[in-house]
Amino acid sequence: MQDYLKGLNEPQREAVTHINGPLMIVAGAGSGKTKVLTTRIAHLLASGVDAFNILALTFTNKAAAEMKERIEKILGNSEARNLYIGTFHSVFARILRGEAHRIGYPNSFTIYDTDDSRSVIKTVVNELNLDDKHYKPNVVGSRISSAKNALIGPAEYATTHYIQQEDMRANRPAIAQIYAAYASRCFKNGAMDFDDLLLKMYELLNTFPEVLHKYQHKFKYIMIDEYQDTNTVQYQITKLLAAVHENICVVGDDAQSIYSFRGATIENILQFQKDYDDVKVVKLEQNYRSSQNIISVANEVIRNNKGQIPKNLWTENEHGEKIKLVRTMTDNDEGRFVADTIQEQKLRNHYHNSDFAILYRTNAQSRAFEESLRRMGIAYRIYGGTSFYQRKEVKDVLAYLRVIANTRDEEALKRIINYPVRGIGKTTIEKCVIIANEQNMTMFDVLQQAGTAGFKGSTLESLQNFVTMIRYFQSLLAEKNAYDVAVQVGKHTNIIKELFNDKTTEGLARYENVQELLNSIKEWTESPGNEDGEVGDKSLGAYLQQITLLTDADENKEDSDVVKLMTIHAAKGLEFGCVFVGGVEESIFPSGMSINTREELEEERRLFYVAVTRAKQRLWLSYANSRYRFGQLVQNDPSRFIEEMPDQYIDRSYAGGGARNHAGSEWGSGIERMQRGFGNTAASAEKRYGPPPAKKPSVQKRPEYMPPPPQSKVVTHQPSADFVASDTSQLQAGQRVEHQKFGFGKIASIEGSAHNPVATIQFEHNGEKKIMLNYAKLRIVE
DNA sequence: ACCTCTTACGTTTTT
DNA sequence: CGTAAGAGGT
Repeated sequence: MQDYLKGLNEPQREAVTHINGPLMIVAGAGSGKTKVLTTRIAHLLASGVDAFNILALTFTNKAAAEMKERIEKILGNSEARNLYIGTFHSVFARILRGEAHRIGYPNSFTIYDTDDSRSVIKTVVNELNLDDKHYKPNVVGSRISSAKNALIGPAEYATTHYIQQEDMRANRPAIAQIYAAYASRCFKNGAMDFDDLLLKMYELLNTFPEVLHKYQHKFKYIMIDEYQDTNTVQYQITKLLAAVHENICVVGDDAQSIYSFRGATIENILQFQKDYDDVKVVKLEQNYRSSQNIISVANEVIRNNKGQIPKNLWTENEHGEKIKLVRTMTDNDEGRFVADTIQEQKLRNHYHNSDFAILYRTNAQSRAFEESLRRMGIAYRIYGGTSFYQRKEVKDVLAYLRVIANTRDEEALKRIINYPVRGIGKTTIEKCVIIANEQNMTMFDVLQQAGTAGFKGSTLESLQNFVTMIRYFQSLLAEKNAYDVAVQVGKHTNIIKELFNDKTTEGLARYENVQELLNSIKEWTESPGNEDGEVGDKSLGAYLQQITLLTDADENKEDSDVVKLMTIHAAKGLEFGCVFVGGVEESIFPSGMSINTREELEEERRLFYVAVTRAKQRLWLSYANSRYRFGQLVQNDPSRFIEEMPDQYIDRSYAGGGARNHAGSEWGSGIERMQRGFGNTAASAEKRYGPPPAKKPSVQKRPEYMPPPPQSKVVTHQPSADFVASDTSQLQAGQRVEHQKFGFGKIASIEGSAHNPVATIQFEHNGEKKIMLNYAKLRIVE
């Protein structure tokens, strides 16, 4: 038997060794799904399948990168490089780069991110003389997006009865019109939004039999990860691709389907067996990740959902600790509790920062955690905030590159035509847009013929100079790589000099961000393969396309030891030793937006299931009595999901049991006393640590905080095995105590008020420290 | 044309 | 509460 088959359990081996014909792997949380996927690919290769004939689709670049890495490890050679592994979006973008001309797009088409897309919608709404207060870009955009994901084009949208009824009911009858205008504008701009990458791929396969044939025979073996999260377009595409060989292997867990808002339909996995004859089904039910208590709770909660694929997740792991339920007074207390507990766990159980994750339902919840961690001096990183590439100054430079690669990109063109200021004012730009629309030309075409278009004098000169400049940049493309062109842009346009001369803090940060962008382009240019493992394509177009599909969660910068903060969505597929789930409250989790139908609620429950099953050893669920929302203090009940967890697995000692408010308030006030004592307010924290990263972005690509090195080196102390915090209310000078971190010491004096006593302690190895007795955990030795 | 102040609005979740 | 877009002033 081949080496790689060792260490697989029976169902895993069954899945790995099934080569031909449709296969569905129902993989429970933590059941070794990635292991099976990667081993299966290795097995395919060992069985003589050519790497070039294998396609593996994932939802995140991170998952793709991990798979590739693990396959390389198993194979021990560079054959993995020839595999087509990537996200739906990046793989299709790559294919479309070669085929786009067939459907009227330039091969260096632009990819619009959500911001670009919203901006186009806004333009279109205004051009149609509709009220943009009523037709809000976000609302319209998500309608259009759902339509695209369901393979409904503008024409069908306008004629489909129930859709029109919905729009009429919402008093937005013109969405169909906007959709049509938006689609044709994107086309005119030579741009595809995220949904188009799927939609156009489908159109391509559906319209051109020779293209379909080509990829059907190229991808003889197809694997799809997270199949429960596929939407209609993705489903149809993979069905088309797999139609000839039917060597399609889908992996998923219906209990972890959490992307219906993006058009994912759980039906795809539930119905898979009906799509093909002779579907082999393998269930992976043994969990290798979590403790028994965690698995039991997860199973019990998810049981409240109807209509699942029956399965029984089990584990041989130990029972582990009970799940700790935590109630605090406010959201800030919640943050403090978490930061404090992390500190404590690090000391008590020898965890590292990287063993902890703080998960939440909405991004906005990160703030309270962030502040507390910062105060405690705990290094952390937030995943999924505003990405580096969305910063204005970065987008400006990228806009130049976009225009150079694709002059049809009107969004980018409007962004840079008068940046830096070159005397092309608002009126001129509007005139250009109008002419372009009337003559059905691109805006850049208008600029090229500015003279015939009726522009005169200095305006004409400015326009002509602009065109000449862009042309110059384009001419560089022939011999220079993306980095050299970008540098030329920075120099020639004076952008770099301008930012450099801005000596304000923000100006400095902007300058550094642009430098950072240039560095990243350079890095990309010099790296051997891009994210698809594709060798060679180092063109500007390729760079721009992959940049747009990059999320900040993708950079695998695992080197630094930090606590990770992210939404539960972002945490899917990951695992952590210790997990805190914050805001387990009604109207947050489940979200107030998702409690109107059974389907919505069940998805929230699946999300809860995902959150719980991220934890390997320890899990805390916290909820606050009241928290700030829209600047107002609101009160939420504990989440209904808490009631669904059987008592036997739960430790409620932090939730206050009967006297809940009492316990909560004591916690809160104790912490507050501590802060007053240290003068440790947000303001003083800023003095010590600098302003929070959210406010002052520097060169960092995403929020990341490393605490300053300690002023005096602390001699680390291993707490005694029997360490128990003593009652310190009667503590007197001269007594000997043990501190968790500073070790043994002698009380020199006790000061402070009665409710806020401060002890000055002479430690044996760490010198003199002032310790807040209300807070610190001290063991009285004698 | 640019900067500052005010107001309005928003919180699901992401490629 | 915090940000983003509009208004109004210089």
